[in-house]
Amino acid sequence: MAKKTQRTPRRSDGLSKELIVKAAADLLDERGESALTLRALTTRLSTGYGAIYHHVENKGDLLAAATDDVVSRVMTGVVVDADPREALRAVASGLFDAIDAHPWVGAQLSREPSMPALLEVYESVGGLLDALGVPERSLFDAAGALVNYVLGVAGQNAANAAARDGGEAARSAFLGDVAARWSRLDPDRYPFVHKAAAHLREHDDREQFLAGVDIFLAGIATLR
Amino acid sequence: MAKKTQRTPRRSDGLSKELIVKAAADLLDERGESALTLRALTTRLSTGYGAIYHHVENKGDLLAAATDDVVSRVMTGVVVDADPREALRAVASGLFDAIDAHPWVGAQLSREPSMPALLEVYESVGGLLDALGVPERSLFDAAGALVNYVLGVAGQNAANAAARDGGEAARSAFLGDVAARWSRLDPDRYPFVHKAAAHLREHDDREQFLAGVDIFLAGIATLR
DNA sequence: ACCTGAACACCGTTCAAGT
DNA sequence: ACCTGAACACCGTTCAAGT
Repeated sequence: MAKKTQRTPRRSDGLSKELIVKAAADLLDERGESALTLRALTTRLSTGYGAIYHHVENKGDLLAAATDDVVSRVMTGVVVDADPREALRAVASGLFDAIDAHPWVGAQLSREPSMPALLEVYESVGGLLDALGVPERSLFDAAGALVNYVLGVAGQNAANAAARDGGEAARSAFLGDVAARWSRLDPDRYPFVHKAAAHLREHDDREQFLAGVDIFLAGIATLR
Repeated sequence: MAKKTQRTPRRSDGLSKELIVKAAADLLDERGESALTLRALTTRLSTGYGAIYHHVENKGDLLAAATDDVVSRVMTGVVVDADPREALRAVASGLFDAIDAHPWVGAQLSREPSMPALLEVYESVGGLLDALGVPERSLFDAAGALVNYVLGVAGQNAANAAARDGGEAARSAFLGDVAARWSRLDPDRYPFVHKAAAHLREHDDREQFLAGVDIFLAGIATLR
C-alpha cells in the first residue's frame, strides 16, 4: 500500500490570536496593506486557514485588532503630567507619527472609527479639554471635532503614503508633479491654488498637521 | 451546419465614459459600495467587460470619476455672494450633505485625496479664508487644516453610514448600543466617555460637524 | 473604433476530515 | 480543542476574436 500524501507538519507551538495579529502587523508593515492576505498569513505562520479562523473572526477582526494594538501603544506611551495644552499636542503628534509609520492604521481608522482603542483617545482628549477649562456645554463638540481632525488627517496621510512608498525621492517627485500641475493653472481662475503650488514643495506634513491642531486649540480657547 | 451560438445583441446606442460613470454612481447609491462590481456593471449596461475597459482605465478610475462628479456638483451649487464666513459654512455643509447622501464619496475621498474636484474645494476654501483676512503666512496651513477636517469627518461619516443603513431605526439602535456600553464603563477610569454617553443618544452629526467648523473659524480668526 | 465573453490569476471563507 | 487544505463563490482584468 502506498502511504498517504505527506501533509506539511503542523507547528509544534500553539497558535494564538496574539501571534496571528503580530504576524499580520508585520506583513502590513513590511509589504503594505495589499500584502495582507489569508494565504500569505498561512504561509508565514506555517499553518492552515482553519487554524487562523479558529482564533480570529475574519480579516476585518484581524485588521481591527492590529490597529488597536498600535493605537493603544501610542496612548499608553503619551506623557500625562505636562500641562493640558502640551499633552494634547503630544497625543496628536503621537497618533500622527504612529500612522505615518504604519499607514494601514490610518486607513483602518477611517474605515472603522469605533474601535476600542479610540475610547482611550476620546477619554484622553476629552479629559484634557476639560482640564483646559472648556465648558461642559461645548466639551463634546470640541472633543469630537478635535478627534475627527486628527483621524481625518490620519486617513489622508495613509492615502498619500502610497505616493511616497519609494522613500523620500518618490515623495518629492510626487509633490513636484502636483506643484508643477498647480502652477500651470490659470492664476486668474485659480489664484489660491496657483500660489499654493510654491508652498507645496517645501511644506512639511507634520508641521502643517500641528499648525492645524494649534488653530483648533485657539478656537477652543474662545469657547468660554 | 448548426448556426453559431447566439450572442446577446449589442447595445444599439454607443457607450461612453459619461454613461458608464452614471451607471456606476446609480449602483453605488442604490446598493452600496460593495455592489459596484464590473460584472454588475456589464449587466446593467447590457454590455461586456471590454466595452467598459475601452472607456475607463480601471475600477479606481471609475470611482474617482463618479466622486468627482458629486463633488464638483456641490462646488458649482454653492452660493458665492454671501460673506466669506457664511460661504465657508455653506461649502462645508454642502460637502457634508453630499457625502451623507452618497457615503461612497466619503470613502473615496479619504482613499484618494488628490482628485481634480478637490482643487475646486481648495481654491474655494483658500479664497474665502483670504477674503476673511487670514494673513498669507498662515493661509496655507489654515486651508489645509480646514479641508482636512471636512474630508476627515466625511470619511468618518461614510464609515458610520454602514451602521445606519437600515434607516433611522438602525441608527438609533446603533447609537443606543454604544451609549449603553459607554455608560457601563467605570466613571473613575473613564469620566469623560462615561459622561459623553448621555449626550450621544441625542447628538446630531451634522450639528456637531458645524460646531467643529465654527471652532475652526474661531481659531483662524486669532491668526492676525 | 468599438465591443464580446471565455479565461486567468487572484481573493476571503467554509467545512469535512484529521489529531 | 485545535488544526489541515481542498473546494466554493466570488473578485478585477486581459485579450483573441468579432463587427
